[in-house]
Parts: sequence; structure tokens; C-alpha cells
Amino acid sequence: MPEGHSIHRLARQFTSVFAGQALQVSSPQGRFAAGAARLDGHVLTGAQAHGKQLFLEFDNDLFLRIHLGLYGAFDFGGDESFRGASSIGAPRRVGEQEAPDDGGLGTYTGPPPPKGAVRVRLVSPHGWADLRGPTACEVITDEERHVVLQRLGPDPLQQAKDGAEDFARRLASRGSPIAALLMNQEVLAGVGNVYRAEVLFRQRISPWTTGRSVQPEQAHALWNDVVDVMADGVAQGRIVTTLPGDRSDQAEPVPVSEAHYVYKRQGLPCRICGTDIALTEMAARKLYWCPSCQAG
DNA sequence: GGAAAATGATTAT
DNA sequence: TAATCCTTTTCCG
Repeated sequence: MPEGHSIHRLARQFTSVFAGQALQVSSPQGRFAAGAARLDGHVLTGAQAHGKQLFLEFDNDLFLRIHLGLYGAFDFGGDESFRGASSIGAPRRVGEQEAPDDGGLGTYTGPPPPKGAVRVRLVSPHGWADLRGPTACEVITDEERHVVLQRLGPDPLQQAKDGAEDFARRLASRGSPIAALLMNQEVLAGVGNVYRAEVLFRQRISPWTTGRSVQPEQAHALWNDVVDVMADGVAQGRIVTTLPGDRSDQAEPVPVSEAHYVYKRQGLPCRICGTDIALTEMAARKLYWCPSCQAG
């Protein structure tokens, strides 16, 4: 998943290619036919992300709420205005796919026949977007949207002024291990399994440290690091958490094998100390960490 | 062809 | 904690 950085990229993509235009909304798969009918023909007035939630706003005061879950993803295609990434969401191969180069010949004539289980298809005069595999895809009102937002912690990608303090407060009020709290969207909105492991390593924090025992300065530093690393994820369209000096290969773009400190590196030597990276389950998800650098 | 895995979250036991 | 949902890709036979 699409962790928070992907959702913010989606909001940006929808704003740039669809905002201000009337969209044909359909559900080729059929499972979202009723919802699609309520939006069909309306103008997309905006797109916002909060954590892993994506809201598409239409001119009839309704919102399309989308949560990609583990394997949801959007595919895009169209004319030259669609020249960015063509796929955003669950990694199909590695990171996002670059748009196929049609030479900018203005050959776009319309969306292709839907392939597979397309829950929603959005079509403008300039291009299309297909959504597959989301956990949530529903039409809601503004009040319902606020109910969703109220349950979320601060989003490091939204730059709220009191984000760090808010995060520190939410951490300090709980006794669970920090590696579980970072995945809890009521504590911090947008972090998933990759960022939680990588950020804890970058800050050299033991995954079993309880939220309560995290010092305010440490919580602050952690927040700032999450902001940095996720903002970079938005810019790059992929998660790269290693510092250049900690990579054994300086190639650009950063090879997948050099992008992380601990995520999916169990049994491999820690980039800092050489200790084997460990793997455990926490909160029903795989947790990767360095037993030495992150000793409790 | 089938199973397993994948950057998630809710609900039930 | 376990079961469940959603879909595609990868790996194995």
C-alpha cells in the first residue's frame, strides 16, 4: 500500500488532471454501480488526502471516499495532460509505472476496454482513471467525511502547526509498543508497515518502547523524521529511507536493494552495524528491525 | 493451475 | 488473537 505518500500523490494527480471537469463515473465490475450513478456527470471540484483516506469532491456536495487497503491501486491514461505516473497505489512491480511514451502524438482516443475487476472508472474528455481492489469506495456527505476525519491522528503530510505536539500527546497517552502505535491511524495518519519499520530504525528506537515512555524530544524528532521521509516519498513516488552514505551502491535511481534499512531485509547484515536484521510479527504485520541498533 | 504474499483495517471470538 | 474482505503478481509445480 499504498502508504500516505501514495494517497497524497493521488490527490495531486486528480486535482491536476480532473478538477473542474465533468466526469463520467461508472463501475465496470458492477459492485459500485449505485454509487457511480450518484456521481456520474458531475464536476470534480477537488481532491484531498488525509492519511490513507482519499476524498474526491463533486459539485453536488457529495464525496467519493476511497481507501486502497493492501492492494488497491489506480491506473491512469489519456492525452499529454496525463503524462505523469500511470499507476499509483499497491506496488505492481516496483514503485509506480511511468506513463507509456506514445510520443506525444495526440493519439489518445478514449479509454481502453476495462481489464479485470475495475470497481470505478472515471472518464474526462482528456483521460481516464481505473480503480481496482480498494478496501473502501463509497459516496458520502460532508458530515460523514468529518466523522471519518475525526477519528484520525495528525497527518505528517498536512503540515498542521501543532502536528508534532498532537502526535506526542497521542503517543504519551498509550502503553502499547511504539511499533504498534505508529500503525494506529488514530495516533498518526498515513504511516504503514514500511515507514514504521524504517523510521524506528532511523531514530534507533526499539519497537517495544511503550508510547508512554517516549520522551517529548524523542517524539518530536520522530515526527520530524516522518515528515521528511514521507515528503520525500511524495516527491519520488516511492519509499527510499536510506541516506546516501549508508548505501553500498550509489547508482541513481536508488536500486530497490538499497532503498531500505530493515524492511524485507531479515537475515541480511544491518547497514550500520552488520548485525542480522530480525523479523517478528507485531499487530498481525511483519516487523523488521536491527536487534543491535535498536536495542531496548 | 493454484497458492502465497503484498506498503490495511474492521469485525468477531 | 483470528477471521474476513478486496485484487494482482509472483512463484511453484
